[in-house]
Amino acid sequence: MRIATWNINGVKARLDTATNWLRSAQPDIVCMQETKSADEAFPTEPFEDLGYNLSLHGKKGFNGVAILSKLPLEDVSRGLPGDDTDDQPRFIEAVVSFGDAALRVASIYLPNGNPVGTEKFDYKLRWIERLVAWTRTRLAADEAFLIGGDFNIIPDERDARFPEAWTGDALFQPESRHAWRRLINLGLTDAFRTTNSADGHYTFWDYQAGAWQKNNGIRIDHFLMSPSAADLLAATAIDKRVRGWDKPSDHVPMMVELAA
DNA sequence: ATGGCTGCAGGATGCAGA
Repeated sequence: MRIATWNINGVKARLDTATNWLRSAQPDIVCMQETKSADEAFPTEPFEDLGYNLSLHGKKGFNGVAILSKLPLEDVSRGLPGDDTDDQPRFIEAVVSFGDAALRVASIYLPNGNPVGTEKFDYKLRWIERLVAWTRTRLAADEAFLIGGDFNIIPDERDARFPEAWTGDALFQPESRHAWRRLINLGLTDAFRTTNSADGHYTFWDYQAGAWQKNNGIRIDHFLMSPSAADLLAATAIDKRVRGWDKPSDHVPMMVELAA
């Protein structure tokens, strides 16, 4: 079972790129972020034509998450619990059955948080606290799950080409990195780091200032896996080809391969 | 550079992103 996470930066602007990539990589499940589309305006047909079921949680203009799956999506739930006043669509979860097991899949778009010292950074930290609470609940239920998404967190120096350039940024703040470690210390596994401990592996390159050409990238798109999901992990991959295609997103897909 | 692109809403530019 191949599961991908990809911030596509606008589903309508990315239709050709996205369908080309799906045909090429053949993931079974895709956690998608920054769809920037109301659910009723989401172009579902091109994805359904490729064999995917879709569960959507979006809004006109900003944010928006989705799960695409060749297997049926059950128990779909939208929104991260813990704040009824939060109307930003950044979280959707569903359960898929495979073999004789069930796997819960969450697609998240964690708040960016810039600039530091503003309400936006506070919102990021509060959102992470809600994700910690959700994770505790799911771990207590002792089920296999994974969280795929744009975490907007650079975990450590290996994950940026120029770490010093990010010291004042919400993505690399001590509070952001500490929150990441809290998730890890609850018992979650950073899928990529179980298979590769080297620096120089990135999932995002800014559109500006020739970041892609200079390989000025950061690793901010991740899969965190519960213990029983991590037991199934066979391989990971970052498909950086896609950043060099026409009309690319500024993020590329990250994938995990699970032994079914 | 002083955020140098890009997508979106809307129908001009301003906002958001990271």
